[in-house]
Amino acid sequence: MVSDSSRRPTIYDVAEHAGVSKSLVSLVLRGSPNVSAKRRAAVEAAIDELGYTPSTAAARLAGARSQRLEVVIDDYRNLWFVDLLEGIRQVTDELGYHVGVVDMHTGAHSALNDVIASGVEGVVVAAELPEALAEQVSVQAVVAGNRASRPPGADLVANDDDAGMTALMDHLFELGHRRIGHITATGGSAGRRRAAFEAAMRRAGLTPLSVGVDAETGADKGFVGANELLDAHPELTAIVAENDTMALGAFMAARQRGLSVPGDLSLAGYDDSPLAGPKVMDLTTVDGRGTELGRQAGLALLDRIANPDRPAETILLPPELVVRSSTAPPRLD
Amino acid sequence: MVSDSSRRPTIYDVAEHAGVSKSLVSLVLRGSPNVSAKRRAAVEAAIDELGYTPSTAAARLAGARSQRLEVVIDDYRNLWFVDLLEGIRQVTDELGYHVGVVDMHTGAHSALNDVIASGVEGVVVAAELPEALAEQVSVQAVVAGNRASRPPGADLVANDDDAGMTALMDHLFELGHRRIGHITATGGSAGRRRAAFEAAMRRAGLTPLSVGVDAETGADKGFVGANELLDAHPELTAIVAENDTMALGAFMAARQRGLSVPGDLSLAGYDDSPLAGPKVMDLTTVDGRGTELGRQAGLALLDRIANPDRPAETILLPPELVVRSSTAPPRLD
DNA sequence: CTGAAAGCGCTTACAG
DNA sequence: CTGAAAGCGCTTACAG
Repeated sequence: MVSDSSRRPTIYDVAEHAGVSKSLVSLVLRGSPNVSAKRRAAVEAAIDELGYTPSTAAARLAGARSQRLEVVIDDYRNLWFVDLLEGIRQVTDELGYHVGVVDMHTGAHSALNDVIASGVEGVVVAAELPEALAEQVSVQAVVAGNRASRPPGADLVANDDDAGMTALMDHLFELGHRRIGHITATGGSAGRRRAAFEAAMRRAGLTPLSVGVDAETGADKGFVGANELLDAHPELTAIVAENDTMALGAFMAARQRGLSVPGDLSLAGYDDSPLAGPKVMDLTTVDGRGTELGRQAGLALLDRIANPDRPAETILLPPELVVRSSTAPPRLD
Repeated sequence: MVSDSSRRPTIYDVAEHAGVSKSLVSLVLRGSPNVSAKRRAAVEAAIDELGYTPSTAAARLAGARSQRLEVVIDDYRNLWFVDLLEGIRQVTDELGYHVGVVDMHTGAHSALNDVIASGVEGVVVAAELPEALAEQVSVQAVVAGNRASRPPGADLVANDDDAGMTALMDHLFELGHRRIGHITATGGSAGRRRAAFEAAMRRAGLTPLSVGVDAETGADKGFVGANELLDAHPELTAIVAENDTMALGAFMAARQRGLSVPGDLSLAGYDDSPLAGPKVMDLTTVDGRGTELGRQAGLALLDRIANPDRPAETILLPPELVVRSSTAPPRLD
């Protein structure tokens, strides 16, 4: 129960209430083993009765670790980070860390600095940071995903986008597709996937065809991209989108044009998001293994916090092709 | 530039570097007008050269306000909160507030308490809090959206779900639909919408038909719900989903069954999310006016922080029906 | 406008 | 195990 005193209780109040010293209260709070059971119980009872909660500001100022980590993302709308976050928490929760999320909205420059200044022990950067901002990150950092820039000394934990896109293209080639369009976007991952798409097309003796130069990757951008591709190249038999969300837009564009998927047009995405599942688009895609990525990123960050001078490492996770019903052999003309 | 001294600079260092007192540095930091231009410039130069950033822990302990607000959400996957957040920021950014987001993941009990203990000035609750947790919220609070429980003394800013659903049902009735199914979920908003759906059906002399009792509202749940409805009632001419995301699942279920939208089946959602836009589903839906809701919630919270003893208020925003191509008159049998 | 002083609520050694 | 002491880096009066 919260007491109704006008002043928030402190360890002094708890100590007095429990009949012990302030130091002992601090020891109990910090879970020290050198406290007798009865005294511990007395302190805990006092904490309960007074409704005491420690002042994090005072604790931090006195040198306690904040036990806070932050995941830096571009935009909440891009759900890529959700699995990542879950993976990070899987390895940090049991150590008592609180993991928050900061988005790079307008005014983010100061937002990120605020968060760092507020005393987090480390950040997982799952966003495209402007170079100048990346250089200013003054806490332990791990970059998740392929990014154009990264904080100095940060580890990198990413998917091998090149391998993922190559596997996807091999799948389409094996089905017999040759006339394949790509909807892309700006950013580190998109750039690598586009490069891999183009390389695969060239290896197959084909001319790469990509549209889209926007930073945003919403379904509406996929819709516009697909229409652009199909207007200029009605002969396409397959479209590969930068991610599943854009694939949804492409799906809707195909529908509006009266093209069935996969009968008239095969469609593939990337990420294996919930949208790609059998109960939604049933989309062929590439599983970025976000949860595992998060676990690796979390472990790397914890290790880096414990061992700040360790040289930066790069961990590349092989992604996994997920074949579903949205891709099929092209119709014979 | 960040200096490479082993110790983080403090106001003492800044004061010495600038040749002024520590108090003056504090005044400059806090933007006091009672500082001469030349001294201000000297302090600012020193701050720059030393790479000084204030210790928020020390400032908070000494009594400075944290200037931090948090939006409490259920799950990042439900993008309802994104517009809300934007609206909140529209009214709080200029006052220098940092607005973060906390999700109610596993272990959220302590997560929310951690966040509150860390000194936020107020929270916007956009989540279904367990009763016990809601009672523990010990900072200024505003509830956004219709919720089953709410913190004591909190304002409520919500859509009039009843009016929104009623307008949507009137639209379907006017088109000529009589055999209408509803896909619902648990939670405050869902409950109100379902009640309004059922009331509208009864007023029209019809028997209400609802499926779904899950707390989750993903597209896959909409898929399952639509199949359940159509398996039992193939005669349905329209389906209304709890939200746009579930409507997407229903859309995909219809497609898999060979039902065209809106030819064979009219479909409506709720929220006017990006998925409902003309370049994606082109879905008839109800605009929850999330940004405006956020603005109102932000203003209410700021007012409550300035005036903590003000009695709780309720602000109900009228939602807006958005008619798109997914609803049409039923096919004549 | 300035400077010395007190204090916010903790944690960390340190002597008992 | 305990208790008194110092100090973390600020802000807030307060006397100049």
